[in-house]
Amino acid sequence: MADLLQDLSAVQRDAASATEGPVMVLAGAGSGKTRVITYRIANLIGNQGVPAGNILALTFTNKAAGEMRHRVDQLLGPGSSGGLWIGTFHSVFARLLREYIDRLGYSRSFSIFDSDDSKSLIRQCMAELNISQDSVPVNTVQGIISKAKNSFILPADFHRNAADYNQQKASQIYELYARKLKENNALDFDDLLIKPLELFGNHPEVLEELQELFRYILIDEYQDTNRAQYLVTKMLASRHRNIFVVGDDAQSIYSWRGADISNILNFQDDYEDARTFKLVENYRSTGTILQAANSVISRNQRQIKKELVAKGATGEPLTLIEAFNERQEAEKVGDWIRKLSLEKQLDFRSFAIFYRTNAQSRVLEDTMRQHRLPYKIFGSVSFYKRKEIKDAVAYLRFVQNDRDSESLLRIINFPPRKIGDVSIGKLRDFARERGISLYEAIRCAPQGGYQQRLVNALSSFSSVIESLREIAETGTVYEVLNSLFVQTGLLSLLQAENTPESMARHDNLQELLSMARDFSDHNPDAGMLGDFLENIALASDYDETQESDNFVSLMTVHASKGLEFPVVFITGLEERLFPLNCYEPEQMEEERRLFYVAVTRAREKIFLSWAQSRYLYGQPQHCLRSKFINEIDGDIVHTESGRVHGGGAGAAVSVRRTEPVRHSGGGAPPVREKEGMRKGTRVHHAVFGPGTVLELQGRGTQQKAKILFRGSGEKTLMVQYANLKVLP
DNA sequence: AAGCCCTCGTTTTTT
DNA sequence: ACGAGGGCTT
Repeated sequence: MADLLQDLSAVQRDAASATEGPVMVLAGAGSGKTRVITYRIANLIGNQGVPAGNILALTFTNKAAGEMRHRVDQLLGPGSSGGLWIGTFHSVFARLLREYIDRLGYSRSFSIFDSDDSKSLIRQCMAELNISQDSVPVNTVQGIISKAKNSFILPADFHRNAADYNQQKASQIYELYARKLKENNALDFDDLLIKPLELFGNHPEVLEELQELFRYILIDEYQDTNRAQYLVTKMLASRHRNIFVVGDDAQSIYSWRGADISNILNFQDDYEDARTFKLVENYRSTGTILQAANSVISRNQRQIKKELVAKGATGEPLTLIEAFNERQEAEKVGDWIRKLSLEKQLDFRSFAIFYRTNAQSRVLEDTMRQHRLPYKIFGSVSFYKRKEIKDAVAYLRFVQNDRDSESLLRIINFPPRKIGDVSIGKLRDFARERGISLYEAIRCAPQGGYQQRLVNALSSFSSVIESLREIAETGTVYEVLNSLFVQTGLLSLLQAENTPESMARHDNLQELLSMARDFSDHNPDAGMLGDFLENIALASDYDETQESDNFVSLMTVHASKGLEFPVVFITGLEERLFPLNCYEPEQMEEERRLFYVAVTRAREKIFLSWAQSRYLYGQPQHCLRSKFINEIDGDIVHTESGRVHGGGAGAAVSVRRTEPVRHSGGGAPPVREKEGMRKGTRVHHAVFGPGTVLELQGRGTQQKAKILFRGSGEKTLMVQYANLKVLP
């Protein structure tokens, strides 16, 4: 046990053994981050005798949590990780809330609403408030509310600070939405983070209890924490102050979801006695790949400077693929994969194809199929988001929590019971008049004065629910689900339909059933329905790895974070696609971090590809090559035929460099400034609307404009990308 | 109550 | 191009 830390490099060992006090580890890509975390946990338990139950380790994905638990078990022996509090933020706090949430006026059987459920509830709120979806799209409202929650702004605070008309509307919706969630005895994803904060604020005794429990706190991917996560961990750590955060500011790619990069950038200010360790030795990629990565990321302003140091060989140069259109791009990618798999005896699992937007996956997928290359697309429609699965799960959710009206509305007429919108409307009115829940209204239907046909339909529905509830009290999840399928005839209905689609649905439901059986086998106690549902609610498509299968992986760059592949294709490297439309300098830096993430996934070899023309929303668009290609030193980028890309006359005509890599050398940067724009000019922006230029900085492609917009306040935009119209 | 067509809006999405 | 949602028809 004492030599546990001998497997680590000196810096890794120092970081892993710094157990007391606040510690930040800046872990560059491929520098052994997970190793440091797991060895630190093993060290705490194995060498220092800390009970596993006093350690809290928070991650962003179930997969990461599972891997860490597994590796701790490998280090200390099977079962050692048993008492550890290790999991995603959401699952750990869901578990804690089950314990304490009655103090906030919810019951422990609360439902967890996914984003579809929450969207539909928001729609309902907007309808009730007579706010048309034409004036504000639901997605926008959902985004505003989620952002507010992530920043721990409660409805009352939001209302107080609502400046303009849209904000006023959003504040009304937010308020009603929060109330309705509570009526449903439901929490959305964001609530799982902010309800603990409310709990700690109103019930300090709970906070104290948990502060005492969690003597050691570890947080993975700290650069991706949002304000709520920052606050909740800070509160928990404030007693013992053993907070250990690991992250890489250069890989922060979720700011659009509320992740706040300043949490990691300011850690030193929060904890002045914090020790910092930088892990920059990279064990994953070739020297050439790291040279590319370093060169790209060095162009960002807002970052903690660090350069990855190669521990491996120099490796091959990057290869630039240039195509006429996206079809040809995909074909060239397919050709390369075929060629390399034959010549170098590489498995298909060695290859990954990355893209910026999901829309790009279609053509790639078609081509893979035509070339008969085995492939898997990650992050398509998640298993749990499929209609038939959501329907079946809605039954379970409703059996668990009969205030969950989202689930009720899903299943009341599924399978069809001839209960339509009109009948549901009547029931709603009935429920509202008497101040009872919708389900109570259904159970009182015989006294409601409805048509006999409706009364019969409703009572047959409620008898299914009641019988399932009875089974759930003493039986297993499997038994409940099985009885559901028998009573509703779901499986046989789908089988009878006998179309490819219906059979696929049938198989999916079978799969759910075997998952339930699996769960019941591992959790023999009755009354585990809540846990099963929680697993489902917080599971995602990215959790399963299936490393045994041999296929090419296709995924968005976001989905690739944390993974690695010998050969990586980064496709669609075009201006306005990757980088995607950027209006503010901050956004450009995030796009660059995203590109950095893509580059650092590769172990041996990178292909960069772009197409001169691409369909967007059904229209062909002319494309310009991404600036990111030029941000890599020209001498390590070769053309497909092997020539040095960016060399002078020798290079193929079509691959001539169009912009100098460094702004100091070469010709003048192409002018992208807007004609006739100066201080005071009135401009129009597609998103922010009309505004006035307050200030201009920089020149050419680097020019930035500070603009005061009527609706959205002050913004600093890059003129090149902002697509501003100068108003007369 | 169910089926059909039109319109709208389409970045990324660990949970 | 394409799917989801909403309103209209049967």
